[in-house]
Amino acid sequence: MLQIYNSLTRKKEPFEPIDPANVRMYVCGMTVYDYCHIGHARVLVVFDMVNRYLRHLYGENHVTYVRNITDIDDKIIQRAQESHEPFTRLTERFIDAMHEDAEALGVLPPDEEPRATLSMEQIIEMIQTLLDKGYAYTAQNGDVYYDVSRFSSYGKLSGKRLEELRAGERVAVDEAKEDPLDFVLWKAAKPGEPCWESPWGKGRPGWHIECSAMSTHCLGCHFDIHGGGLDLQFPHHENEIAQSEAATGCKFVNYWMHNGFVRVDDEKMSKSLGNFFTIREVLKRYDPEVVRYFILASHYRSPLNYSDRNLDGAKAALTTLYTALRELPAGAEVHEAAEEARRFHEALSDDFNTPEAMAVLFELARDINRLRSAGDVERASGQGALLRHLAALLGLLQRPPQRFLQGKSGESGGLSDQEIERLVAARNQARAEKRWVEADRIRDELKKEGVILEDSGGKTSWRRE
RNA sequence: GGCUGGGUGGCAGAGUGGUUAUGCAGCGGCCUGCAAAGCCGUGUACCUCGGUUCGACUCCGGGCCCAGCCUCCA
Repeated sequence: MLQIYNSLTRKKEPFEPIDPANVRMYVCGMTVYDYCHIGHARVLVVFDMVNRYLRHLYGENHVTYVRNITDIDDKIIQRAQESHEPFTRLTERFIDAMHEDAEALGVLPPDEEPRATLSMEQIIEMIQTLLDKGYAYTAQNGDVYYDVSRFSSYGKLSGKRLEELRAGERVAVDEAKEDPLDFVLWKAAKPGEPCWESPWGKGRPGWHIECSAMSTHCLGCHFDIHGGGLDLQFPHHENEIAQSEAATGCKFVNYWMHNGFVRVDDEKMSKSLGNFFTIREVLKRYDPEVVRYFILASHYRSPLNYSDRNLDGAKAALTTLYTALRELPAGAEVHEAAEEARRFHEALSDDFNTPEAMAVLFELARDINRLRSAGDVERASGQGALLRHLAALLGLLQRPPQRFLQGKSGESGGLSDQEIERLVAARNQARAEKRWVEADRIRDELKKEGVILEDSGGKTSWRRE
């Protein structure tokens, strides 16, 4: 039985889908005004893993995964003005970049990827409903605000009480608001800003309303899982609950999931702090699968500390796994009932405990190596098939081992595969003639070029460092 | 100030009321022409002070420290 830590109740709960034939999950995606950083990579990868596991449990066609794109907001407008281009050109560029990054990280596309600018009808409709029901008001300046005092359970998700929030208020209060905690649903357009027609004049949606409108439109007023980064818990998700439940009159989400932050030097990585690494920057130095491994090697709710040292560790670990899979005959049958499979699923079922699941993968790798040494290639292959089968749920170990171990040909301007093969052949000739000095000279030469040789079982294999 | 979450071996990172996480690095051994890879073995690890208990790193309470949210942020 899958257990999920629910941010709303602050405890692990058994996961019971509303409709097992259609498990529904919505995740807050990117605001596309810049390249994605490693924090975004974490959301993409973590919920991709959740998506994969739900599909494993409920069936490929019985899960609907929606991840939105926020393609209109203040920062987008500001950036577009700075670069003197239409905001849509800016957002298209970064949406393409995001899709490239996601694909590189092995993130499966969501079933639906709604965009704010393409959901105006639903957004305006929801705001109108909130006005009609008395949960919102129009201000003098043409903005429409949500009246927080009308929603009695406001603060439930983030564990805050209205009085505390008011006491802690430390932001210049927009004078148009009746209460500092009220938040904007519709922003009246200033001259020159992108805008849409609405019953309240030209303007654009506030940040929170789009997710309420898009999620309920795609998944219905009540769905199973809503996810996102921990920083969205308040106020974004709190406001989503207030908007959605007030508008639809039904419970919004059963399970709230929040992934922890990525840190650099023990400080949160964020755009506002400027201490972020973009995915594409990191991918210039590390294989995407190494980045994915690094992300899943920590539990999704824990902090994840970004450093070269940790990425190097991830690379070494992944190398160990792929090395175990090297040269195993393919096509062996997977024994789903194996003890390792049971423990692997037990780990993932416990609030997606990927580190513990990964420990099982290493035990399989060791078993493969033992069996191979013992000459039992058949059983080794079986364990290899199981290893790949289980790792697939994490989106790992799906490439031919050689492709991971040997890297891309000509990468970073080193020796080509052909040149390496030629040197290996020359060395093996020398070895056959017991010219050890020459053989070792070639091996050292390759080592300098970042190529490691391994002689075993009468064969020499090589890999790039 | 209010509210969350956390402090595990050299590093990373799970977990458990009493018995090996796992990975990386280190050390010893096997294998190897020598290496590498692999295998076997190996490390006074659980912030602090009390309490509960036959027994706590694991439960409870105080303290210290760290991070996050309370403002845009995945």
